Amino acid sequence: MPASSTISKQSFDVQTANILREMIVSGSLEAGSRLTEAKLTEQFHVSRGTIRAALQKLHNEGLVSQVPYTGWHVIAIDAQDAWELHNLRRVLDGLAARLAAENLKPEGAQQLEAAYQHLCKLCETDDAKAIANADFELHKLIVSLSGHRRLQEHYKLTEQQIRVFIASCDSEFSDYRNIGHRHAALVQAILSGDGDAAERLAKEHNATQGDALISSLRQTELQK
Amino acid sequence: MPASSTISKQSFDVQTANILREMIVSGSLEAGSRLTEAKLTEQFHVSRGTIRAALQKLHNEGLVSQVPYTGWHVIAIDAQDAWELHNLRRVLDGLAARLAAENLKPEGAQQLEAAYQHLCKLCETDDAKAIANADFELHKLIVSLSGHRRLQEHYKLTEQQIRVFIASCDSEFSDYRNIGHRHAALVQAILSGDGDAAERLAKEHNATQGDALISSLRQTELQK
DNA sequence: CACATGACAATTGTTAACAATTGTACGATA
DNA sequence: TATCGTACAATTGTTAACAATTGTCATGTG
Repeated sequence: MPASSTISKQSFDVQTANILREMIVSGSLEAGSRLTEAKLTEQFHVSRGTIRAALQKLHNEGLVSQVPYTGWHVIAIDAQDAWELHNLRRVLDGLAARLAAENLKPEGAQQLEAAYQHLCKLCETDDAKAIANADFELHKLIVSLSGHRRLQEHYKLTEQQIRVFIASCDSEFSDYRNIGHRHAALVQAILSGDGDAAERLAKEHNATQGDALISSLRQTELQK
Repeated sequence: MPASSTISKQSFDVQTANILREMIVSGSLEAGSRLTEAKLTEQFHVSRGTIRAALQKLHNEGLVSQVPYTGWHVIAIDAQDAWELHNLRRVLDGLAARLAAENLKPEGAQQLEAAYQHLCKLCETDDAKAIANADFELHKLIVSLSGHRRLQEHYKLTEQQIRVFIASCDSEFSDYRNIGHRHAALVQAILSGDGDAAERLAKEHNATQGDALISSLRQTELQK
């Protein structure tokens, strides 16, 4: 199932990993659920070796855990994990914003403007899912504009786990009408090439929202 | 070849990956050199499947690259890579220092003090390698004191590639006598629990040294 | 000589069978 | 009854053989 824009055929283990990854981050494979190689072999019609390679990949990405001679499990995010992901994303976002501002090119500015306008337009609707997606895409674009390949990799790993968390919590955004506007200052800083401001704004950006979510998580965990 | 402190036996693929990883980051396996599964099979006396699993692991860690149906190569770090690693380490170090300062416990303070003293003592000798190692260890300790498992993972990946870079460049530290003192303010900030200062100092810490190294790299690359 | 063609060697991609380990259920025993 | 041991089922760990792909080199052709 190669991307339509490319001719190159990907090996089965990569294809399988891609499908499994999407199932995990979208929540259609529940967090904490068990995966056995035999079942996956039937499901995907490839051999155990190939399935194993795919699971190894996802294991290295932090999406599944492995217990020797017993099985594989989709990760489950607890309060500590959420805290870690939140803090990690903050600094990665900050670096991305700084570099994007410092290395901005005309084409990048156009893309950024377009993504921002798109998000703002969606915020006038009630489609929470679409808004969340556009939010993710805007941040991914900033990371991409940083011109930092490894940052993109690290960011991807972090975002994947955050998506697992969101899917497992089914947490709703409280005020999706304002999401667009809350990005205004950050986008402006990048467009004006102010790296310092961009980094600071990116780090502040989701701080309050994230902190509140995590502390509420801690509460619910204590009740168990 | 499990760690001496633990009873659990690790599977062959993990053991093989550990050995190969050490060979790569130590430079005994040259950057850019080719690895074939057949050769490694002979060398380690395990099957190709196991070797493959190990190589996959290292591939996901960014230490080897893979070209379909042709082979595996140890990564080679160029100026762009060095720039990326330098920037990435800066923010990871910054976050680690902040969290370490904010969550410092008495035991952690002791360890930190000890590691710092150790580094300072070594700086009075001429053993550049030992000094560099103690430097690495001090930073790793700070990351560990952050209590952030994922940060530890991301930092490890970054540090590994930096070690490959250092091994391939064989770059000497210019003034290893001052390395100890350059850590003084950072260590002090963490010990006093000042997260803001700790983050700022950590980010400034290696900035000048890193920037100079990278720009000199860019020069040498242009000459080719 | 430049260039297409085809065979072949080298290498990775994939599979199925076998080995090792773990957890569990069941029965023996104090 | 509680506990220990043991056989067994389920599952992953490991291996070797086979399939597919790539690069190369010799050969023929305009």
